[in-house]
Amino acid sequence: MERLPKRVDFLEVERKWERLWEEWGIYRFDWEDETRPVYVIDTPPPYPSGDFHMGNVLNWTYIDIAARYKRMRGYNVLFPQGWDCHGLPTEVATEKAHNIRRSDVPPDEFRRLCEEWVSQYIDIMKQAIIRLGCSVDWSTEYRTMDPRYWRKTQLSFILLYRKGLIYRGEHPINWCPRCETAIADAEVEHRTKKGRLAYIRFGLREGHLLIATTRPEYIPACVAVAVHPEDERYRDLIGEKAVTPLFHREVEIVADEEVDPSFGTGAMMICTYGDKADVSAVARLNLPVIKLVDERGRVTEAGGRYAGMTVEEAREAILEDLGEEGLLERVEEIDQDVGVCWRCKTPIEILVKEQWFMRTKALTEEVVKTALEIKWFPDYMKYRLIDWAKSLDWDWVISRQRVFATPIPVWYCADCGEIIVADPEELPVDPKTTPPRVGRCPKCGGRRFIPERDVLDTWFDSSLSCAHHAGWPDRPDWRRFYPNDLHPSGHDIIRTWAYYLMVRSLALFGETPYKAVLINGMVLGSDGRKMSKSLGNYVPTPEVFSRYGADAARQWAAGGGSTGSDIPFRWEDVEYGRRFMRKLWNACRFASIQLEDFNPEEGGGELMVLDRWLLSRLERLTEEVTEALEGYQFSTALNAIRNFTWHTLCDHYIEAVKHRLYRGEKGRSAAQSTLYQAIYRVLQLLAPFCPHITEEIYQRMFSRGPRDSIHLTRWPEADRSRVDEAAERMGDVIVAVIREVRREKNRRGLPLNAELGRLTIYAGDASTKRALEAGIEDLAATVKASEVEVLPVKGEGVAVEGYPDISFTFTDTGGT
RNA sequence: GGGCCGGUGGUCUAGUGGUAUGACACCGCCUUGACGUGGCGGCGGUCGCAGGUUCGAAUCCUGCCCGGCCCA
Repeated sequence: MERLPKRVDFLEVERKWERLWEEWGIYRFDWEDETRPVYVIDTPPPYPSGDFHMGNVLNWTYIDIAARYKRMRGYNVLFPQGWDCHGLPTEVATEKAHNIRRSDVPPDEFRRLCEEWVSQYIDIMKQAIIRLGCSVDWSTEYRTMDPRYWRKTQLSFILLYRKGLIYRGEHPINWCPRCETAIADAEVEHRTKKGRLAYIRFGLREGHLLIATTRPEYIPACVAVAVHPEDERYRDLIGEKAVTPLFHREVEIVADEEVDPSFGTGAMMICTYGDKADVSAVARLNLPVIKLVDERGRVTEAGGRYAGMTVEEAREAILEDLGEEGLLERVEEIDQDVGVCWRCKTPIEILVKEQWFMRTKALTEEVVKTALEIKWFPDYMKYRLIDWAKSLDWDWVISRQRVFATPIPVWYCADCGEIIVADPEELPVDPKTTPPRVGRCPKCGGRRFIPERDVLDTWFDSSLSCAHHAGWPDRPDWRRFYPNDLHPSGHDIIRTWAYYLMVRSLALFGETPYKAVLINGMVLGSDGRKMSKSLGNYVPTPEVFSRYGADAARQWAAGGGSTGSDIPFRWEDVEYGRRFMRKLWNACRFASIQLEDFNPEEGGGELMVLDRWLLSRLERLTEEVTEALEGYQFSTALNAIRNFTWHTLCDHYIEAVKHRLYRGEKGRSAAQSTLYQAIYRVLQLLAPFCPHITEEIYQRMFSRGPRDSIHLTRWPEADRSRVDEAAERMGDVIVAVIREVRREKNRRGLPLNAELGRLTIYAGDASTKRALEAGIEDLAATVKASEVEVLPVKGEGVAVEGYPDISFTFTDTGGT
């Protein structure tokens, strides 16, 4: 037992332990151990932007608390860490940094520049994770841009292709004209924008039909006019022809249940493709397709004299021409919902393109069933996944027209067009630089091949995380670590990461990728809105670390709100975390001084009532914290520990036994023993939340030898047999009376250590009198009464809070 | 339009049947032999609104209002 110094630099302590933990290697996963149960965490591989924001702090604090808790519970914990490197933002940044377009240099040269750019940020992010005190096993570190990782991405592509779950096809897809790539439903955001609803005359055999549309530029791609079958206004026109204005093409007037008669004029044009409703109408009614918009968002030859214009230019030109011909009746302003690219916010178009798809729609039922079987914290978050899976209209488009991503391992025969998918043995492979090993087309014998230039959606990389963590496909025993035990994630990416992991795993392995999902909310700024740089409510993580340190920041994350809910960032919460640490430090310092001559081997002799009271409360606390952590209720657990430490232990217990400790009287060793157990227990329970400060105190007071760590101690089993209800009842009364007497001193303006003369307590009944007398020495000494009398009757004086039948009077000696 | 979440003292937050948890802010007292960038204590809430179930509701049910997120 070493005496704790009065002054402590928390930040210095934190950095010291981060260094030593890594040096000692205490968080290494033991791949060979078959005795302990494993606990595998599906750590998110963050995109290495170089900015480990407070949302990451929240996410990783949850993960690390879970990891440390499970480790103390005796699990062999795998806490891996990787980096999700591929992606469009890196391409854009690299283009900017070198002032080039990606087409200016060969693809593999451009790829090299991207890798260089990403690498510089990985280390910054890694240092932040270490600085937060995360117990990562860094020997597991991986990068999705490394061939040994994307080899696995390609392998899964091949296996799914062979199972018939990946196919190449021509379907309508979401397309970003600025990024010039296909994007999945999950990557489309919706914005409400001011739009214009144009009322346009379509010709009929006699007269005209008025049609309302927000996209008049699609008139050249109009393939039908639809009305509701029950609509009296148009019933007679069904089956007739209408003539498109400006283009003078005849299209059929069809009946369609999906038309809303109350919108516009109740007659709408079906175009290929103005929106998703058009897609389903064309499929339902078996209509032809006119490709009006190209990859760059410009009008094609099908647009006649509007060809070459952007969509917006064509809209203006067509509206103008309609006006000149007297075919534009009126234009109304309306709010409309526009799908935009999640990355650049450009309005998306729906194009028909040959793309690679994964057959995800067929798996929807399995996804729903599995989502209901696994555990979710909080439970209701499962519906984010289920509702999303059910709402998907299209299969997952997995090909992208980019460079910095995993290549699709496919060639096409130049002669017959046969698709040649790579063999697992030739992976990793970039078809753009390497020909297929088969040499000849298996169908026509041709020797010339055209490489697939498209690459895979980056979610196709990261939705393999669970399998990668388990060691698939290289470790023969990878199933021992699969499914992973915990999938921690923000609720904003349930529909992407959690969903894609699930469909991939069900398709590849026939089972769930993870057994439980732990959801964290978003971090809100001081204005109550989601924290973001663009909103100006952003607090950079390094500032929080350098002002208050990691343990205080972790307390904010763990205690800021219930699991899954959004957590507002408040400096006050972080500050409170540090104040608690100082309180804990001082209490432990006090204990370390009082325990210098204490030998835990010898025990503490006979316990007094307040000792038994505290130890009983300690068991209840252990039970409460354990139960909360089993359910990942971090704020419940942390607040229970903090309240116990501050109030039960410091304000009440330590205050009440100081006299025993100071005077070396009867009961000193009992108080020492109790204090020793309580401090040790509190440190253990707090260790997952505040790993640094608990380690520092543990090392000075309890360490059993070199390379010992509080994080390697065994989590205390709550022992119900040590709960002593009689002692709790007696202790509660004693503590309540002490507290009320001290309050009364305060009210009378007396110092807390003012000497009292005679204290008369009216206990109200005989059993309360006996309870108070059981702790009379602690009581009298703590309130500094020279004489105490306890009467078994009700009486006059100051009432004790919580005990309406107890009251007391005392005389002030006037001295201190 | 749909789904989900939330609406608790000035602010944030805990709490799924028994008159409400804690933090911060505010006010007061205290330099007490662990703690003054601290300690102790206090003020402060008809738990969004209206019905209903119940001996009893912040907590369950119904409707409504407001906010947020996601989707169409």
